Amino acid sequence: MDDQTRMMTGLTGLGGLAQADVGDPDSVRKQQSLGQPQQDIGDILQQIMAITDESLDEAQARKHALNCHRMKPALFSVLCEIKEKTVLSIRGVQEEDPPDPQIMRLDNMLLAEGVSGPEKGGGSAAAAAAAAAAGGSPTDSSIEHSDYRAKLAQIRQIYHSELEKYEQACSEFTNHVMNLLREQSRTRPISPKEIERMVAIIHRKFSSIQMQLKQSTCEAVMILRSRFLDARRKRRNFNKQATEVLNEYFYSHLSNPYPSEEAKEELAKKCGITVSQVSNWFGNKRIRYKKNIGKFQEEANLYAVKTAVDAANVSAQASQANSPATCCIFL
DNA sequence: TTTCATGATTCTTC
DNA sequence: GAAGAATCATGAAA
Repeated sequence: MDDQTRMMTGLTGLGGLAQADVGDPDSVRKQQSLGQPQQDIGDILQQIMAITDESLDEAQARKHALNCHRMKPALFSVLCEIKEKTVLSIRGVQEEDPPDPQIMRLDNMLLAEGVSGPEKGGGSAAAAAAAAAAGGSPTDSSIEHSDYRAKLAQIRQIYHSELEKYEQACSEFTNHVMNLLREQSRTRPISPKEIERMVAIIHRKFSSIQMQLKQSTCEAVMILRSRFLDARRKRRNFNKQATEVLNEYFYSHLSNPYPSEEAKEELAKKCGITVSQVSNWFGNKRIRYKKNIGKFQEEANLYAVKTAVDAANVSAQASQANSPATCCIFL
């Protein structure tokens, strides 16, 4: 018997009986029907029992002997090659997936909201914009703004801490599996490529967990955002002075109540509101005035009188300033 | 609780 | 993109 044959005998075990034969009752029946003595089965069973009776040291020694056999590398590579051609070639095509669009969407959203990636003004910018649109008093806006930022920061912190945990767990598990496979690769045909595939499988499993984390984080951000943005609908009446300023402008420009951008900015500054609020106010006012001129007539008269009185006061002050007595004071 | 006033939003038109 | 129109949502008065 040459080395290779001995090696094969050692690998298959049971003194030349293939494992398939042992596990296959049909095969046993076939052998019996062919007239082989009952004694053979008894011998086989005895050999199996003898293997289980082997001490650990004996088994280790036998394993070591097999590992050191000069034909082992050649046989090993052949087995790897066969395995590669059969199982792996079939699965290989499926495993090279393109990036999941769902993950990409989640990543983009988390990045835009400032949850993932470097900490930036993303969330706070959104909060600032919404707070400005809310048009409440500056104090209210800043409270809402800081509240939003604090909650977003909390979400961000939880997300990163969970992500770190997942990454650590993934790395530990991957290392563990790789070590196991490397260890096992001494006795069974496991190619480095197969180890890589196993690592990829583990990473995919962990990335699906990560996707769940990203999904729930996105949901949390959406809930926070909707709650915060809903605050915009909490209408607060402008203060009396602001309404007066806007009405004065409206009724004094009744023939053309369309303030320019500069005028809107000026009014916004005077009233302590935003330019878009000024636009909203004029939009609403024009419509409502047009729909019910009669109702607004009294108000229009009131502001007309007020404007006339103001104009008279200004003119009186001007004429007083130009009088000789006043001139004397400034001289 | 109801009603009205009013700021904001959304959709359409130009 | 601005304005008009309709509508929503909420504050405040009755």
